[in-house]
Amino acid sequence: MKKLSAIVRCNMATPLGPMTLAAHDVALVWAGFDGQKHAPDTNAWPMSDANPVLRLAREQLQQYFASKRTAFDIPLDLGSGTLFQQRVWHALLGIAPGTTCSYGAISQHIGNPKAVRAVGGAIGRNPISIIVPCHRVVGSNGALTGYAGGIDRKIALLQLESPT
Amino acid sequence: MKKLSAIVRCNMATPLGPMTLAAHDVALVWAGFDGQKHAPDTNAWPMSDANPVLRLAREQLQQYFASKRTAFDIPLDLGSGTLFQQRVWHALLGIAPGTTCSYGAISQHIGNPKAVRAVGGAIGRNPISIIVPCHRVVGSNGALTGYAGGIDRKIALLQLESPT
DNA sequence: GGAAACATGTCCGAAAACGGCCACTACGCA
DNA sequence: TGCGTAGTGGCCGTTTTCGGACATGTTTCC
Repeated sequence: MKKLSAIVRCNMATPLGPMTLAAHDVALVWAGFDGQKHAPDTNAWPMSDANPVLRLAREQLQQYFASKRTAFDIPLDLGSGTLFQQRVWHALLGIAPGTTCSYGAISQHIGNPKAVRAVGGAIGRNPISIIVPCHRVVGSNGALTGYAGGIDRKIALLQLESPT
Repeated sequence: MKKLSAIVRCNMATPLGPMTLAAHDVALVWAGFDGQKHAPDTNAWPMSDANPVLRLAREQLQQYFASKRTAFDIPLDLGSGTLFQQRVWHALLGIAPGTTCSYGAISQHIGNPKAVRAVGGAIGRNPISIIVPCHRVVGSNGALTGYAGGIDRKIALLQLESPT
């Protein structure tokens, strides 16, 4: 019987405010801005600076914010969501940096063309901000409809990625 | 063969209405508001001002209503109930003043977790009001579900005990 | 004796409400 | 016409809410 590995967390300062990352021994399970919507009780996880996944994630995120990196290479654990949510989150990983995509396009991509609002709900509960690029999804008319960490951060992230 | 000692009673005025106390020569057997539910025929007991247990109980109750006392030190006779009821009543004595407790918690405490309604029935037949603090038991959602002497008295008692 | 009633709490299913939407329509205005 | 804007209704998964059924020890009422 395999023993369940414990989840640990660490904090991280970013130009957009403090974030919290969390991981178990093989993959990242949470990355979010402190105080954002739909966040789990991060305080329930003990702090640790020894976790290799956390170190990797923090390093790559720092490079990202310094515009020295656009793609990430970190093991992710998206198993916490429902089947539908997991399909949506995986679809997000396919959106290239510097580009955007509409909610409707996602719903078609996962083979559920009419589930547009449901896609919105799933994206809002994305557990791994930035790395799973939920900020790259906008309304079909181009409107930035919402972001769990606040629209301001969504704008900033898109601008950071914009090729100009 | 030991002769059974007779039970005597006395009356007592309180801010919440008149009460009747009853005792034999070594312990209190009844304390209740006049006219409350499940009360025995108190008139069957002769009045007496000479019983030392009654004097003690009346004194401590007066101090309680004057907020000069929270715990009682009076010999109690809870032998009139069934075994189940006695277990419940004894459990009530463990609830600290100023705190509350759910019916479910009591049922677990006495090792009969599913007998929740039965606990309710037993508490309703508590023979020694206030001193056996049946008023400190509330629903698991915090609702004040009932009180043999009327909900109003339950509220008043809890407020009297509230630490603020 | 048997059935019903209680100072409850837990569980499960059904139903309703709620979104980080989108397409369609109906206008008002040049 | 041609274009922008606001209102509307339907779509779908998830979450919340609500209502019943059940378990349990005693007493009470037929």
